[in-house]
Amino acid sequence: MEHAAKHFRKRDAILSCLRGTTIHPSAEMVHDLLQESHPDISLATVYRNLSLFKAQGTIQSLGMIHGIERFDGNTNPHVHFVCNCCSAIMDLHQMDAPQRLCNEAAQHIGGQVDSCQLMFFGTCRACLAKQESA
Amino acid sequence: MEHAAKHFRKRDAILSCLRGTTIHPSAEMVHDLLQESHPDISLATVYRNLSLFKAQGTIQSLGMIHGIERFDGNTNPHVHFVCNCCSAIMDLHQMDAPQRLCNEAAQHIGGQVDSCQLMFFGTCRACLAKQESA
DNA sequence: TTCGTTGCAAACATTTTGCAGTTTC
DNA sequence: GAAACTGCAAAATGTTTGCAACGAA
Repeated sequence: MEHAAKHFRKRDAILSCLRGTTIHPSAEMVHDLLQESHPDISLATVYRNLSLFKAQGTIQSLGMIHGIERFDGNTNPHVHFVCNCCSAIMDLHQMDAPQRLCNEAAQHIGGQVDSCQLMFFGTCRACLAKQESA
Repeated sequence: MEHAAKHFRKRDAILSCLRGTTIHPSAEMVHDLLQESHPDISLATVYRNLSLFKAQGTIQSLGMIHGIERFDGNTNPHVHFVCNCCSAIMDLHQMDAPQRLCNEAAQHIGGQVDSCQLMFFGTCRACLAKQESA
């Protein structure tokens, strides 16, 4: 078995990648991030495994941001900030996730509320700096 | 000029359509909704005008929901509910839009926050009923 | 040998764009 | 007549899928 450990499945690599980053990557970003350790991984494999993890609830999708689906290996509810300029996504752990409002929403809708998402949009510090120096 | 009013531009029709509905339509839904009054309108025109309105701030985009961009003719900040089953989007006017938290978010991020979006996800009443009867 | 996983390429769905014709003023 | 708008078809983009090959047990 000693060389079984050497043959990491690509699936595991994809999950580790997601858990080890806070950039909230897209499928293509995961593919790029894995190029060094798994240069032969295919984009289809990344897509397939991301769908799988999402269906399992192992990871969460942040939805399509600027036309591209982004993922988060951290499934704890938390708030996000999206830079409209560079499409960076950052965590706002300091802010309260309004999960507790789900019941209130369910009453208004008369349906079942499973989750909620609070997202701020704007321009990140790096992009602001770039704009000023331009 | 009395017959100027008769020659609505398709652009105007698209905007009226958005303002006169609460279904938060996609480009294709707008196209469908306009079929009766403007059977010759092309999907490209709908896309082009929706982009324009969005850039002008005349309408707002709710982002891509289940892979399709949805729009709202109501630019007042308000909360939305998305049915994961039928992709319906409903307003939750009764709930407080957390617009006032933008400043707090900006402090944490160190950038500029322009807008925020609070969205609940779940199953709407109609889909729940369908599921029960199935 | 069997079943799940993968790479490749083709298929798909949504959106954008080039261009030529039309409308508006 | 100039400028803006539109329809059509093609292109571009991101994602999914069919299939044959591969790998682990």
